[in-house]
Amino acid sequence: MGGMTGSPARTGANLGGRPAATSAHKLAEVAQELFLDKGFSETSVDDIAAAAGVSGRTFFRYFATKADVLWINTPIELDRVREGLEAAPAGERYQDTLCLVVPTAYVHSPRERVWALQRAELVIREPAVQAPMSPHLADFRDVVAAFVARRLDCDPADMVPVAVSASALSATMTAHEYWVSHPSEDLPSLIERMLRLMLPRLDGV
Amino acid sequence: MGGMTGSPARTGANLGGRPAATSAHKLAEVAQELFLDKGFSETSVDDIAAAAGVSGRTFFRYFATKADVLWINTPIELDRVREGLEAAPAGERYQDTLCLVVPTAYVHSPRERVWALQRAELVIREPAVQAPMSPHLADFRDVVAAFVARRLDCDPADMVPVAVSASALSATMTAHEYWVSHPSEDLPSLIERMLRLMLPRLDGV
DNA sequence: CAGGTTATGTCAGCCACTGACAAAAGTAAA
DNA sequence: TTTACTTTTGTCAGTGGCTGACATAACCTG
Repeated sequence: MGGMTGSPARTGANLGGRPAATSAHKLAEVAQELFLDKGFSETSVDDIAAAAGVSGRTFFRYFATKADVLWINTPIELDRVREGLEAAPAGERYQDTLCLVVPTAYVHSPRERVWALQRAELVIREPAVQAPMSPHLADFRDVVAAFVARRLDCDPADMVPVAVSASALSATMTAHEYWVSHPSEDLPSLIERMLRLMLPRLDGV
Repeated sequence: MGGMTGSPARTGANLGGRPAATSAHKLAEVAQELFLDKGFSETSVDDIAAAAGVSGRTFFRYFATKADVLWINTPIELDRVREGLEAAPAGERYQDTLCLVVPTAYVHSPRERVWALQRAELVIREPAVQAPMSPHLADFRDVVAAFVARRLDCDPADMVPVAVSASALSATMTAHEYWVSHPSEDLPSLIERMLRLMLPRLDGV
């Protein structure tokens, strides 16, 4: 499962208690600015917290690690992928469905693009960014594996769904990496091309 | 491009200087024992250094990070893969070559098996282990991409070699992950099956 | 024995991250 | 308004990974 993203969780109705001085999104926004300005490793957690007007300890009540601030939106994006896969016509070839649905999660507005590009570079370069990413990658694979297992009427833990979901993930990440060295290209179409190349053809299996 | 693995590098002939009190392999061996005994995160770098009879600072003269001690042998194994790919008959289908050569890098003697299994679990669970792994993964992909580019007479940075090398890596890692939850299976054959499933068929591309 | 070389130990320090606890700032009931 | 309860925040001390600076130990050559 993903991070913790918002530990001080106001559970439903407001029944007293000190109001939160910040929020996960506020911290993520501030961090994003600092990262774009000074760089990831040059920005300390205390810098982020200070810029958000809270103490350093509070940051870790909202995010488990410094890098988790990069993935605050991914659960929502993944939900869109999941819904897209569930809504796809059952007759469609599974590869076509994936090639159609997965890239839609990575369409960015021009202003988002700058941030997405820097984040992709960080994923490649910074070990501290790669480490806490794996739960999100696992979530992605789980969604794809569940979709494939449904189509093939088998267990998601079988080799085929596992292989397909790993391929889909690898294609997506490889497309991102390719995008970093070719920033003028369109990321969603890069992802689609990588998926077409890398998704297993299940005819003879 | 891997780690540093042996910073105090005696460059050729011995022309004086204090003799090394330890070695990268000695540290790796001691660390391996401690990891198997107490666990990775429960073992501090100072523990390893103390068990090897050196100071904690010295450890970091041999390894850039605590986890790098796990990958001390991978450059050699990768060399074997590279040589195997170079020696393969040119007429063979590229997928057959990869399915034949890659798994050979992961045949373990019974005693190595225990260690390899624990290391595979660490790769899945411990973020601190995943982080410094990426240079090694990049090396692996470079070797495969170079091989494919040679076969297809194109640039290793083109989409096809990039996609194939990413698939080969993903298949290898997925096989390891599958192995962890099915330890009785044979790792090399798992890798081969995953490669057969995941390697792109380049007929129509 | 002197001079050059290489590795090591010590020390101070940064930063990510954590547990414990007290204090702040709200709300609801008395 | 006072009291009690709730939730978040700040402070503080501490661990552990990791680094730079510097002195010193140990070896070789002359």
